[in-house]
Amino acid sequence: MDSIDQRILEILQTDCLKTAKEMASELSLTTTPIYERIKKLEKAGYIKEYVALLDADLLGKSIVVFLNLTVKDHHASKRKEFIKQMESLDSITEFYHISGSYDFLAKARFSSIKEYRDFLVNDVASISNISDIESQIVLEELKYTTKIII
Amino acid sequence: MDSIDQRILEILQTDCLKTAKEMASELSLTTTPIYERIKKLEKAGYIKEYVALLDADLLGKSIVVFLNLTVKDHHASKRKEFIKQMESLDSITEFYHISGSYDFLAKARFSSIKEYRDFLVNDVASISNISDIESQIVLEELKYTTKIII
DNA sequence: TATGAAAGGGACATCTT
DNA sequence: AAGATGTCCCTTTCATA
Repeated sequence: MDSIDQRILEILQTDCLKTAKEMASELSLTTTPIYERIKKLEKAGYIKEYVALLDADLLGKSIVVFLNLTVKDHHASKRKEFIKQMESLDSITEFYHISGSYDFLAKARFSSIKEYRDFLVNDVASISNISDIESQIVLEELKYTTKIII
Repeated sequence: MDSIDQRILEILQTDCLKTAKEMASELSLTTTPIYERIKKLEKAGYIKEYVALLDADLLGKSIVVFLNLTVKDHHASKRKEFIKQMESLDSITEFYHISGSYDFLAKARFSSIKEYRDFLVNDVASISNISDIESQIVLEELKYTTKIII
């Protein structure tokens, strides 16, 4: 993992369809070392996946909600069951165990307030171990990047 | 935007390096319609970017923190200034205007607790319009996907 | 670990139904 | 809107320094 590897990762995080040829020219190398370094980085696990990021608004999935949750029963088995149930919900895109006033933080995405309400009433309400929920509805997304600064 | 387009977007969100040939075989089509549909989806803005997702732990960027913020002065100019300052911080990967007890929610990434402390002491403290901060440190990432279910 | 050349396959354009 | 065909360029590999 030298500075060339870092610059390759930087580029791939911005545009993973950039050709090895273009990268080679940017980094003053030929295609072979670029190609081999990328393969090495993939095998070492640095690159997890190559994905397309979509426009949620155009797809009618504009409602984003963060849910702060506390659980009643912290015992291992109940806890695992709770995590499994939360992870299985398709609306939830991110789920974290956190420090602070709440135990868990979830990010969820919906196409309408009705869908969000149904999620609360049907999906979440059926999970028994929740003691408290505080929702933060996203009014505006001001910054979003998947890029990790190395 | 028919069901074939949806399945193409589904595939691209999982693996955007999949060849048109492979997708054609999965969707019982030939490469031409796949290729043309993808180009159409790109031009229409459904696909924003193609990116590589990296392993933060392997890169030594394991500390993730959510910051809940309230601002003192909500007037337009002060507010814009605040947003601009927050967006400019490289540690902050996501930033939202939210409803609820706090005004804003930021997701930030650090390589160490020291780096996080320096961020609070240097970067955040220099932003004058903040009245309250509550940090939620991520103890475990249980689910993370960029995928939007269509 | 890099360069350069060579083979194989996919992207992309065009034509056809 | 989808199928078929052909060209070009990139990916991938190999020999070599």
